[in-house]
Amino acid sequence: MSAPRIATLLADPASHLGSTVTVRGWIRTRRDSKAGLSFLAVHDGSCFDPIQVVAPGELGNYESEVQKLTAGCAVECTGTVVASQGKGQSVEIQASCVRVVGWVEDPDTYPIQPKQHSFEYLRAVAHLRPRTNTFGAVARVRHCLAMAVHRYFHERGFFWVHTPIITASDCEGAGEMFRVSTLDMANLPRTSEGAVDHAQDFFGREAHLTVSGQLNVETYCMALSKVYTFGPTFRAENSNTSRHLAEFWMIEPELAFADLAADADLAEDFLKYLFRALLEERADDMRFFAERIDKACIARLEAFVGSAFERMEYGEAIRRLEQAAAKGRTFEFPVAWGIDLQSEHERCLVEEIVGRPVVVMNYPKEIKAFYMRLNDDGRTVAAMDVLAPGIGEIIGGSQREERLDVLDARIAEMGLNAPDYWWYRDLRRYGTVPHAGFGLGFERTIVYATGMANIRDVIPFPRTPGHAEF
RNA sequence: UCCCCUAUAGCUCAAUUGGUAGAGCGGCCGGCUGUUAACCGGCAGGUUACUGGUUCGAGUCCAGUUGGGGGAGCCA
Repeated sequence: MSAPRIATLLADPASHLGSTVTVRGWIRTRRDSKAGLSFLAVHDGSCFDPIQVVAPGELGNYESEVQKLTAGCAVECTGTVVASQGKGQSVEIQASCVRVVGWVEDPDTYPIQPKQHSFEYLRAVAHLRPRTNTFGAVARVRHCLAMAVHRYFHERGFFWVHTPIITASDCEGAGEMFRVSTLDMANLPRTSEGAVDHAQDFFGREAHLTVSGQLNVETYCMALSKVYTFGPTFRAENSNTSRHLAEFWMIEPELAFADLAADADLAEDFLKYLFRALLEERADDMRFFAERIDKACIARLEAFVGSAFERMEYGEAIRRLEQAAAKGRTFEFPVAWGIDLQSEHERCLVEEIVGRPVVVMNYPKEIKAFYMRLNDDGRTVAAMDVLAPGIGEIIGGSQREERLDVLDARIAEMGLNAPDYWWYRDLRRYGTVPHAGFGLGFERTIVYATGMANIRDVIPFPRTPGHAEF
């Protein structure tokens, strides 16, 4: 007797016919037949579908237990795999034993009912929401994409680098940071000038949660050539939108001996690989998203993997937007060379002007970070954003400034303190090479792929301003 | 942080110009059926988020508080 996961059973039902198996999982629904049997939909999370267990009235605990099963009860069912007499499933389990492993103590108030709940409500029961169709599917899709990320890089000779979660350098510059401290907040040590004495803190200096692993991963790029990070990232910004989290996961590859064009090629190839893997490996869950969440999601992914990304200079993007404005397209923020593209501009460009993913390249240096490589025109940097229909910016990347004198000039120009960047500058002093990389928000990728409307519903336990329960 | 919307049964939602708080699902009881988020009948389930105000009378109008959502900015 074997105890296969339901996914294993349903992947090849024919080969299990006639064999005795045990399935373990949770009851989704129970339907009784007074003819003397009950139908149990048992789900173990291994795939989208539950399996139907037919519990005959002859079972010793039929009246005492089987007929009292409600949604959420944990059971262990042993029986024979048989072809189903009913419609809706090819096989089912004719049970010889249904053992109740865990009861639902109060079925009347069990939060997850076999019906449609609002996502807002399910966020309030985040510990139980993975038992629903939607959140089970999201969890499997998330896993599938995470594994595809590692597989993609591994197969191409990239090494996964575990950049630190806690950083004592304040030079990442990507956003507001969470402080990490063991000081007694009710009794802070002070310097003679009255300032908080961080020398007495755990690290002997101020420390924060990372906002990006990029600067750290560049050091390993200058030794291992092809590297990437994939881990949690933290932003203490008071962002209250369906696209922002205070804790999210980010993927940041870094490629040595590479320019911006190679970076854009990598971004395109990588995203297509992820979505191809998803379409192949989680067809069951994607079918559900297409049915219940976002009708267009499968077609969108198929179009995404099937069409070449448009590549467009920033200056060209501005010209195209200005043309649209001249034809009557109105923008809340006026378009002119030098502006950073607003959400409305990105949407117009991708959805109305081009109609497929666009890589916008070479932005004005004033609106981009200090580490991006200065172009020969002296006024743009080798930065790129990948914009996708329906979501906007999904990837931000750049070729990094590898020339020490130019980097120092940029650091000074932006009012930053060069000594703070001493180890980052060392990379330019010792065997510097052109290199490039990008950052991909993992949750935004899942949002894009599934059509889920809110980023808080594609991470198990979302952290947003004012919310860190669970 | 700013703007807008919103809060009614365990859940999803109704409730006319301010006039007796309802339904579906879920639960419980019964019926029926190899059923498919089954179906039929019955029962239980409410301080209408909170605080105050207007009114003969407030779920409904007003103010504040709290929670939730959407949009903007910031960004991934």
